[in-house]
Amino acid sequence: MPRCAGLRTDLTLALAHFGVKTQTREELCGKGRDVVPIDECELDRVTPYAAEKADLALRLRPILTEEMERFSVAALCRDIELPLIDVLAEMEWHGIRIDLEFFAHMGRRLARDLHLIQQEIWKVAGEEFNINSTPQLRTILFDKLQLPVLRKTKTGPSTDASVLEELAEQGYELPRLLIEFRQIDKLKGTYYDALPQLVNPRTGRIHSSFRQAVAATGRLSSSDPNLQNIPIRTETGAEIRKGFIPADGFLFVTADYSQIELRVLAHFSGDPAFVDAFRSGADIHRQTAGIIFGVSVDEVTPEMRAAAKTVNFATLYGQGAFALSQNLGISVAEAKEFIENYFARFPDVRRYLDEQIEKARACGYVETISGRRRYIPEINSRNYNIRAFGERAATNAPVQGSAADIIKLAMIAIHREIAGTDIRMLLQVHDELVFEAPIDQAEHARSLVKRLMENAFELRVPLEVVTGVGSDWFSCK
DNA sequence: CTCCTCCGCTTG
DNA sequence: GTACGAGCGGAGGAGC
Repeated sequence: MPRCAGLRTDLTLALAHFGVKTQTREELCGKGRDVVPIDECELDRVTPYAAEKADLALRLRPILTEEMERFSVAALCRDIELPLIDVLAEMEWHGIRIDLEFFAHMGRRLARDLHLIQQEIWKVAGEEFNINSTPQLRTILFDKLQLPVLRKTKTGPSTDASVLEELAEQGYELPRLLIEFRQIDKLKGTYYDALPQLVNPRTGRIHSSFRQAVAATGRLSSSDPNLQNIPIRTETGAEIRKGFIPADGFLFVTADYSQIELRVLAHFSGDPAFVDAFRSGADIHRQTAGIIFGVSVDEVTPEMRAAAKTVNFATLYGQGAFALSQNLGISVAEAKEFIENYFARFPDVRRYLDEQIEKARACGYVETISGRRRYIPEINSRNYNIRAFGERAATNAPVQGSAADIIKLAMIAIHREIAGTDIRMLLQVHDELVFEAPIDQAEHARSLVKRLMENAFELRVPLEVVTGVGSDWFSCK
């Protein structure tokens, strides 16, 4: 299926269309293990700005529109995708600053930790080997040490974190060390080592590429580097956010949509229990727990809330009883009962999801709130697995895609409002925006962004945005 | 040396 | 067989 490529990719293609030769970063600097600093001329050539920007964008529009109309409606192009070109171009142009000293310091610290864990792993294994090599690790774990094989991949026994976790619970020593090694190695290799080398020498900042239509649902994607998957879930991982810092004299301002996908689901389904829960303004997972367990909100235990949260997300993704049972650590039969009970309490949600599957079968596609289409040819496959995938895509895409539409509209509105000020939009992370603003304007920026995001689209339920201000990304809470 | 696939891991 | 959407790095093999 044809795709509208990302901003830089689009520009490169379009410039080629006009006979202008562009060079990618790889072409400019050479490919390979050595990382490639972003050369200033690359930025000059690939990002439209200054005098050339208006002219170039004008000439690009017909080409982009033609591509975009293949999978969406004209109004969507006009109201969202075309205006967003300029927003993304500016985000790419601004980039984001990192604290090189912090990165270097952490890199050294992790290298030391890694060395110690490696020694320990080798000692327990009884020999030296490449821990990063899955084949070598399989030999050690399952041949030499005879640990039980819990799950297989296409090419052999699985050694992923869930398997190692389970082996660790059975009392084996090595899996715990491997989990720790992998976590630290990932942090060092993918983040602490890689990011500093992508700092542009002229701007001193990292300029990611944001693409509009790589994702089938209409979400943005970020690459070179991907700044949408910076660690946050673990304590040691989240620390890296201390290394993302605003320009001198500026503060970061962050703004997150709270449970936007569940709100979209509530809107589409119109399920009264769901809609009322959001309108009451209380904790949605807690409310859900009260409804599915049949207790009052005060009686909801933390365990009940956690289970409800898992089931809420399971619903968004079309998760089945098997996976839910794995997730909650219960039997498949119990998980099945859980799901049935959930839909018995939220019948309109079930009805809405079924309608999407029916629509995909009948029309070949489903739509977001703004009319963006996702075509789902898999829906009529005779192969059960392919068809089931199509059904999950049909139920998930309108929800995920509508959330993407809403934040894109917010970005356009905010971009318009902050034009000519010193407030800069730097990142989008699906339901979050990151800005930097002069210290004395940070509070103003925070309230402005919150207002525009919450009013970007009117749903049956309110949109809620949680904001933060800080002198680094970690502290924006 | 380059490109590709697989595995595993990070995020919303 | 078994949860949606992404991107990246290392290992190892295919092919030039």
